[in-house]
Amino acid sequence: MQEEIKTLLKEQGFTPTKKRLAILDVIFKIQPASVNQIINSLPEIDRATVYRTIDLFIDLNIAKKVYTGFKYRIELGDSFQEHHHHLTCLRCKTVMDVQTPEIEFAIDQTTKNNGFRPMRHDLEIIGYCANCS
Amino acid sequence: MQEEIKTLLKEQGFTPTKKRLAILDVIFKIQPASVNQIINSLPEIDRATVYRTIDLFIDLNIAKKVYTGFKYRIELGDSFQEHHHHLTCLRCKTVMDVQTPEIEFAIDQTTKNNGFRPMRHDLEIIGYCANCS
DNA sequence: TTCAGTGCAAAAGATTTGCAAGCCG
DNA sequence: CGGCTTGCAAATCTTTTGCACTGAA
Repeated sequence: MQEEIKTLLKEQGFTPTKKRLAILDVIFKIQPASVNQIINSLPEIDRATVYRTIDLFIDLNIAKKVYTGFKYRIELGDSFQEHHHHLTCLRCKTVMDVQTPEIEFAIDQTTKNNGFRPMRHDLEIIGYCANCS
Repeated sequence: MQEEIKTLLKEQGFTPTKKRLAILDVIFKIQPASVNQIINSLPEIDRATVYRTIDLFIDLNIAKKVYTGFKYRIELGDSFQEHHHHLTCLRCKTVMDVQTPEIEFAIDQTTKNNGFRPMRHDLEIIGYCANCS
């Protein structure tokens, strides 16, 4: 996947620098990752660079913003991992990924009914996980 | 609805002041409203008060935060308007409300399958509306 | 009168920007 | 070499806080 993204960057005229790949790596490992988590994981990289890199990744659909709870986080885009949604536990703060064909289908229906052409969507479900219930 | 919320505030030990009701009014009129829209609509109210009031409304489930596009906005909570989701147009920026029983049902199934007890959820669909497609 | 509510100014936090210096092809 | 990348510091923007003053019951 690193290779894939390196190629993508080059194709689009950007350099796959070490820092960019390091940031990618952190996102991959702790996704969904808050900007601060990324910044703190990479003290040798300036925050401005982190922000600029995140913006670049989002522009190129390498990553996207999602809202778990009340702040946004970054995770890989749909091209680089299965499309999924999140169940966030209010108590233990765990974020569980779920694949949900039924929901995808229902969303499709809804947009069709409204003549809307969906480009992306984000669903966040907040509550209590099995352990904390 | 104003009356209902006045009563709710009193019951919870808060005062339904003019400023709070003015803020409520703005939210009602331009929901989903960004914090800045609210602040700019009410130049006579200090921003700190606006923030504090929004927090209060959210605590009491009078309002909630939603994420249309890349920043959050405020709208009335489910007790004070039909539960719905948003179709946000990338081009004209219009936010259309949609009621979606199929989606609600599918979300219910998904959470059940995972032993998850949902408290709330937020779905945002981004794309192009019928006019802009 | 009394305490919640508010304004004000400052602090804290998050994000962006301009510019000079560094790095990669 | 030449231009994309990055660091640094400052500027902006957003949100929070302490404290004194105001207003409603």
